[in-house]
Amino acid sequence: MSETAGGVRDAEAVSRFVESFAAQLVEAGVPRMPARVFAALLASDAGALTSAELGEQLQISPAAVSGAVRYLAQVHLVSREREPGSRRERYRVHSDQWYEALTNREALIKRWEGALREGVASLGATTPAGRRMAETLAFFEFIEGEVAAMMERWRAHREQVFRE
Amino acid sequence: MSETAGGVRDAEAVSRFVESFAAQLVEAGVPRMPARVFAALLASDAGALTSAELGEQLQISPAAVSGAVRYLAQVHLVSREREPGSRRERYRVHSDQWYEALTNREALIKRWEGALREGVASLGATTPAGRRMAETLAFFEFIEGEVAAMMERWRAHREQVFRE
DNA sequence: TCCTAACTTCACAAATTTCTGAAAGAAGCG
DNA sequence: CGCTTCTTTCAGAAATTTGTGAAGTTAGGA
Repeated sequence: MSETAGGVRDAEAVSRFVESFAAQLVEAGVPRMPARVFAALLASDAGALTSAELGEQLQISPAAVSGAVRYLAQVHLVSREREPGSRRERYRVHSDQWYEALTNREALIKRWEGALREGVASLGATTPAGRRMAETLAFFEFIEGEVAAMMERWRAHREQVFRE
Repeated sequence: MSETAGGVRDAEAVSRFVESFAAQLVEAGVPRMPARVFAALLASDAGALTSAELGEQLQISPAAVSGAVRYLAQVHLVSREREPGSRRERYRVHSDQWYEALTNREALIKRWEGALREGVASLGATTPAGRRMAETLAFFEFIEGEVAAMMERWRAHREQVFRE
């Protein structure tokens, strides 16, 4: 009955992984549909699926696929490619997009920093609250620099382990 | 009219900061009330407020304060202390709780890793999808170690800058 | 140029989440 | 030991979010 060996993908095993990984992402704050779509792409052999394939596998409408993909593209977790000679589109995960996405959280942090800077300015850098905000700001600034360096180290580490 | 100097806190300036910082947190996925409560604590001189103070400043019910604080305590962004000789509770931000909170995301990542490991096992480590998941897993394992080291460096850096 | 396949947008129904008032539950203090 | 003050829990109203079907848009192929 089970058919995991021999190159035949076990659809049920795939689905189990997709739903369980998606559930974890949901718990981390990712909306349900984007999470499921992302997990499905991650578990696909080609690392890419068409809209129709996603709709069928996840039992969701084309509209839902569209919305999910828009979300994922915005946070840089998938890219879209046009299949040449067809108006079919395929959505792809690059294995290096995870870290790009992480890095892209920088934009968010930058806005936090902006709000904190204004707070420090308007409450006064010498007040207790101002000092607390200044320290928080310093923390984010520090993190920002460290993350870039960390990604550099990851690339090196990966090179070594995966020999790509 | 404006009274920012001279030690008198400008309630309006505080409120402006609180709402604008909270808005950024909301955009990052934090529920509204926890975001506002956290921002209010951050902007308070003592770094701590009672339930009543929070309710008044933010114009929300005791129930809302309670819910928000439960959320924040769960993700380790605030701690609660009993005011001795009173049944009043105070909620506090430690400036070092930010990074503790960040570090606590590890628990989340651990669960991601679990799901990925199962995925690799059930799809087979030699399939293309399995290999992609294995690499993703490796990335998270790498990050996990790095973050710990990064926090160590932050503590050192902070020591140097803030001389505490 | 028109037809058609594919994706996107839109309006709405359904489900979920959020916040409130009210009641219940702790815990100091007399 | 009961009163009083503060916090939490609960049920429900209101608002928001989510996903769908259907119409609209775009672009390849004849």
